[in-house]
Amino acid sequence: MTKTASPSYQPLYTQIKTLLVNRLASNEWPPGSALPSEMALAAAYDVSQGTVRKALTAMEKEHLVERRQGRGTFAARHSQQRSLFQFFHLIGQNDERQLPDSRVISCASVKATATECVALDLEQGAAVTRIKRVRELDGRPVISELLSVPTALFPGLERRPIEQVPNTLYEFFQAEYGVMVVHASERLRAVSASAIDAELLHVDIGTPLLAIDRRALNIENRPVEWRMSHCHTADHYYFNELD
Amino acid sequence: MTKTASPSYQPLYTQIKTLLVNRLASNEWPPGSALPSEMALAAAYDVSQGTVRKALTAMEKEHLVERRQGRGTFAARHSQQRSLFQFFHLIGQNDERQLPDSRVISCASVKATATECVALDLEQGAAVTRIKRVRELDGRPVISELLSVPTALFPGLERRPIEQVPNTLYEFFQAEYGVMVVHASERLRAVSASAIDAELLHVDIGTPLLAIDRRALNIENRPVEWRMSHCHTADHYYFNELD
DNA sequence: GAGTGGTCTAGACCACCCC
DNA sequence: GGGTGGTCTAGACCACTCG
Repeated sequence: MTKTASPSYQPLYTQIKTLLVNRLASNEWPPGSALPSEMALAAAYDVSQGTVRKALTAMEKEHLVERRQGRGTFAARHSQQRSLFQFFHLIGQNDERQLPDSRVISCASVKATATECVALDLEQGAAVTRIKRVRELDGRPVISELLSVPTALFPGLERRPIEQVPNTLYEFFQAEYGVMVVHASERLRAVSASAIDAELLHVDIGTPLLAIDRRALNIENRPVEWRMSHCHTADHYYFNELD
Repeated sequence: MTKTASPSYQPLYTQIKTLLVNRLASNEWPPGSALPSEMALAAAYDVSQGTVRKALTAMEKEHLVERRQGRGTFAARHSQQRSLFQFFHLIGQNDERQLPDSRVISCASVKATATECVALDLEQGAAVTRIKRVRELDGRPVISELLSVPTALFPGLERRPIEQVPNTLYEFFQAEYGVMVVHASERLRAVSASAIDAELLHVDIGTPLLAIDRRALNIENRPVEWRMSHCHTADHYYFNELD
């Protein structure tokens, strides 16, 4: 590891971080497995332990690795906890976080619409697998959800019986297809319930619903999922911290 | 600065951070003024520069101070930029961030409702100053907003001509009243436009609107503002990053 | 050139986990 | 007891700002 000259200067620890992220992206350390210790990495890259530490600390903040004192550093893995805290922002009136149950209505591979091609960065005419489901909290339907993923990334998903498509999808994507969602951005709007929404959510047509348009990205910042959720916010709200 | 024994152990840098936050909260360093250099603080607390640095870095992430290489460390200040990026999440279809203009409709001190007392942590019967305004983007009304602050914290605010109540309120609160908003949490729902919303936003009664319920806190984590914004999301959306 | 924060290093010790 | 990450220190050098 040599230091770069001053033009386009990048600190050593960001260079180390880039190298480690690339190795993670190449699946050298599968989710849940241990990375080499700080000392070993420092020796391998011929930098000090502190420099490796700074790279790993930055990666931990991005949920790429998990570090535990006395145990080691591990490639991040999806879990219910993570789904709940990082990716699920709908909270009940009692201020308690709770993962919804899911009932899948359909799952099929179809030709992507223009909108899906843009959202998922696909060639025109590519195939997407589309899942429609309803999610329930406290036994009541609260979210009507339509999501699309590139069929090429999830081969055979469309042939699974819908009872076998599980609730926490990102865990499933990682475990079954090696696709790791690490980041997402959402756009929220208020819309009127359509006839379909109304039936699924047991509300009147025209009821205001919170529409969440989410694009999920993998470690290489490539879109791997696009979903639209319509949420009934009579008894729940979307929570966001500004800091 | 002595190290604490093992029960209820707190790292040195968090202890230093707490001390510095307390000094900031006491207004020892007014917004925009320079803190002592890292070396000076390290000498004063009898710790190493690295420990002070870790405390200051943590404070920077919380927007309590700003650090600039070659200049120094400065107590954080509100600005349009900060309002735009930290506190304003409504984005236009063109994906451009833009601060709305404001038109204040009313500003008066009244007895707090029960809801306001809870939101602002006030005694029953306390006074709040209530501001009603409409915010415009691209010349079109998009947000109908009702906000409340404890009158005790903002004396005389209710007697200002409404033309003198500026657009970016958090800058104003800091500059004129020494009240610094550092953090906020929001709850979002979809609601129907009331007759009042409909008139202010030039939409039909019943149009779905995005309702944002925000509590803003100061450095001591005490609530200093509560606001409810009703947003017309036909041409704009609320943006959120999940990471 | 003097002073500031930012990076990098090397070494010590602490807290934690597991054998 | 041995290994891991977490904290703390001390000193060197780099990048930036300003007089």
